[in-house]
Amino acid sequence: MPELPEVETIRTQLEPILVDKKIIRVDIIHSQMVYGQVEKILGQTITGVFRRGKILILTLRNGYRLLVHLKMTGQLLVKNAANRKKEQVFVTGSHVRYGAGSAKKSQAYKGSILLSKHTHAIFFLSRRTHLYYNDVRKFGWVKIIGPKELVPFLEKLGPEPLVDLDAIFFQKLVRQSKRAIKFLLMDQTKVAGIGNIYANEALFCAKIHPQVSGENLTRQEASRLLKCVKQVLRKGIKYGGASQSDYVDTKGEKGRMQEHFMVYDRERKLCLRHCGGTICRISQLGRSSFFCSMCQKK
DNA sequence: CTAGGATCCTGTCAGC
DNA sequence: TGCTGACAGGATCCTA
Repeated sequence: MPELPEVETIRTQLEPILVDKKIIRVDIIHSQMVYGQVEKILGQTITGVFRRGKILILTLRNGYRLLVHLKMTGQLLVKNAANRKKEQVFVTGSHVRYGAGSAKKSQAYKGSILLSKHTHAIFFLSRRTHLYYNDVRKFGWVKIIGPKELVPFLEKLGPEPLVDLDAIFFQKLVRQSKRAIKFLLMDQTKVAGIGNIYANEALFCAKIHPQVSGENLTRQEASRLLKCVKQVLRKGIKYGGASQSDYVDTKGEKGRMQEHFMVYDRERKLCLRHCGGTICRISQLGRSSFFCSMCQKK
């Protein structure tokens, strides 16, 4: 599930590929996941690739933005067809095609392995660069946002943990809430970009039980937790993200962070701190929490 | 402010 | 082998 490190990995890869490329054509296969007026982005040059929390933002010359949220199983894949003259993308079944001539009749699929039944949109860019948006569970979305249009979710996002989150602010944030600390970490309006995997890893790192109420943390524990949050996020980025479920980078390659999990998905295994404890799994509001029975006491 | 439930969706897996 | 049902999970919306 793409969280901050996964989306950042994708952003880093996309930036040099997409910037200065022009959007020539867009095929929408499943329109339920694409919001906004596709015509507005046609012929536009991509000026930047940014990330805010778990959201990827492409800025365009005309001030429009393309927002992508991958949620659980979303993927963004890039194919450069420059060296493969014969390669063409054909979509089977109904789809809407914007730009580069009129829509042709239903065509046989012949193209790249990246195109699957879970491909919902394809962006055809200049220099034969193709950007695929795939999502098995269809939880994700692509939104085309006007220059002055507000995006509620984006406006409400909390600070970026690796950029503008300091110890004092985090202590206050945590200690004024009665909610379980695990959910404070995952609340995007409090801190942006942390999901289930990194929340579990950060709490293990800080030796804090996921069910502890925020107000019961000492200042020392809170600042230790912040350090751990930064540490596990940086570790995630270093290993190219965690391919726990469907996550792959823009080349279709898996990340390696899952090989370095300390608690996530380690139920009934021994604690890697060799404290003698075993990793437990509980359900918190329908989310799996993993923690060590010995070093994360309530 | 907070908790809890339903919702969206489909691959996977357990059970029969 | 094949069917059925439970389950996972980010964010939103609704109720209490």
